[in-house]
Amino acid sequence: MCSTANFVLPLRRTCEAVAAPGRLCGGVSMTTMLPGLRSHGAPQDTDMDVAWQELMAITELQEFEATSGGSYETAQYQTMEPMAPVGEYGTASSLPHRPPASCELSSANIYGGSYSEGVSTNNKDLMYGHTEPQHVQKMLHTSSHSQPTVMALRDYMDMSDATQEHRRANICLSQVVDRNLRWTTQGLTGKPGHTDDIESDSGLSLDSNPPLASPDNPACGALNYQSRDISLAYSDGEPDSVISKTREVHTLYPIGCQSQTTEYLQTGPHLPCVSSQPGVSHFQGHTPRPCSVTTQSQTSALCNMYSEAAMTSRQKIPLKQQQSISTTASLSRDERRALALKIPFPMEKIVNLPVDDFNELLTQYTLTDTQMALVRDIRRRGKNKVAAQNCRKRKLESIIHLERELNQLKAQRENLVQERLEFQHSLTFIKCCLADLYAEVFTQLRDENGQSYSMDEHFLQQTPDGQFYLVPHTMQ
DNA sequence: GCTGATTGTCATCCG
DNA sequence: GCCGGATGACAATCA
Repeated sequence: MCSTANFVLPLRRTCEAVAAPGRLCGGVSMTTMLPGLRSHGAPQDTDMDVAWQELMAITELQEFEATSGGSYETAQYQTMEPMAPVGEYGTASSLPHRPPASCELSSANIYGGSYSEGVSTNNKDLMYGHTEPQHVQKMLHTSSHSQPTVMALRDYMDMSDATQEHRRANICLSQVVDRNLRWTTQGLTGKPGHTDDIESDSGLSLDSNPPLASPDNPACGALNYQSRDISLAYSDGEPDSVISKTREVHTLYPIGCQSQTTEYLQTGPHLPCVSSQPGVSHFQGHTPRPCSVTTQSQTSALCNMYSEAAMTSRQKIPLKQQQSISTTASLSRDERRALALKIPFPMEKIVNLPVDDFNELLTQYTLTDTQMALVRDIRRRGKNKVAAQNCRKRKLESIIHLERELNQLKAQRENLVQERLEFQHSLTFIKCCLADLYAEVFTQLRDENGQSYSMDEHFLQQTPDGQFYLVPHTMQ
């Protein structure tokens, strides 16, 4: 098409015809096939250079326009073209009065985000009527009111985001710490104020056949409990009277005996708690199995260990809470079962030992089927309890992490939206400048008769080799 | 009494 | 096939 244009319209001219030789941007020359073409814009050579630079970039900008989806800018640009008829710019004498005001700004200004400060609204008004200045004013309004400056706004966003995120991170961190602390504390002392699940009716082991212990279950009789105490220790379906009785029993636990009970569950082989207290004489008369015989000194040591641990943990708890714990803290269901069945090793080992060590431990004692089933249930439940805690901890951390990521993405999105807005403003302004330059180019071009070319009849087209041609619209 | 949070437990899947 | 970890679901408990 360009060749056709050249043929139809021999308007090839070099850049000298429009501007100083060799001063076109990027070395791209403007050519016409019209020998008589002459330039009337010698004093504006610099401006023309800039103009051609802008023209050279217009194709890239149009690509931006095509991809930015900004129909708004497109409409602006399209409506601008008829606003610059040849009649307005056709005389060279008009040039001094109408310097491309928008193009008086350097590109640094254009892209610096502060271009609007250099725009002469009145000048624009004269040039383009009311539409463009309104747009420019609108841009100014937007950027001066809702966003003091883009950079300031971005700084503010960054700072506020950082502050909020920092605050949120602190909150999340404190939550995690608090929760972990609670886990740890509960791991030590059990849930504060949480009465033991004596009333729980879901404690039957799947593998506990026959039922572990019950006043009605003579299978446990071999363990030589007092049936009343067994009923206290086993809570499955027990009536309220029994529950209250159980609580009373726990309340009546002396420290020494309680410690011994817990010690039995946590640190060492069980020794029946010999006490004159009612309800704690579970193992009175019980003949210890040979494998679980413990000396009196060992018992004393175990009790002392528990007492120290209890004192250590209780020193950190307010007195009122200590009283609550002292009245409500009791053994877990499995602990009570282990106590009732006289499992000869602590729950800690049942749960935490590796499978090999655990099996080795089992071989060291002669356990009944019921005891074995309970031990395995305790191990399974204990491990699952820890797993559930870990699972919940991970889930919580995952939620916190996702929240943090979400906040970051929101901030990033805000930044991108702001940058896009900024870019659109810049693009609109550049298009205004280019429209000015485009029109000005036409004012500079003259045919052999000294007549200017009409923008209504011609348009500039650039070939891949950088040559510009005046092409009649009829050739489009 | 209702509700949300917490915790333990079970069932199930998977390595 | 067993074991243990992970996890959803459910129930109990508490504030």
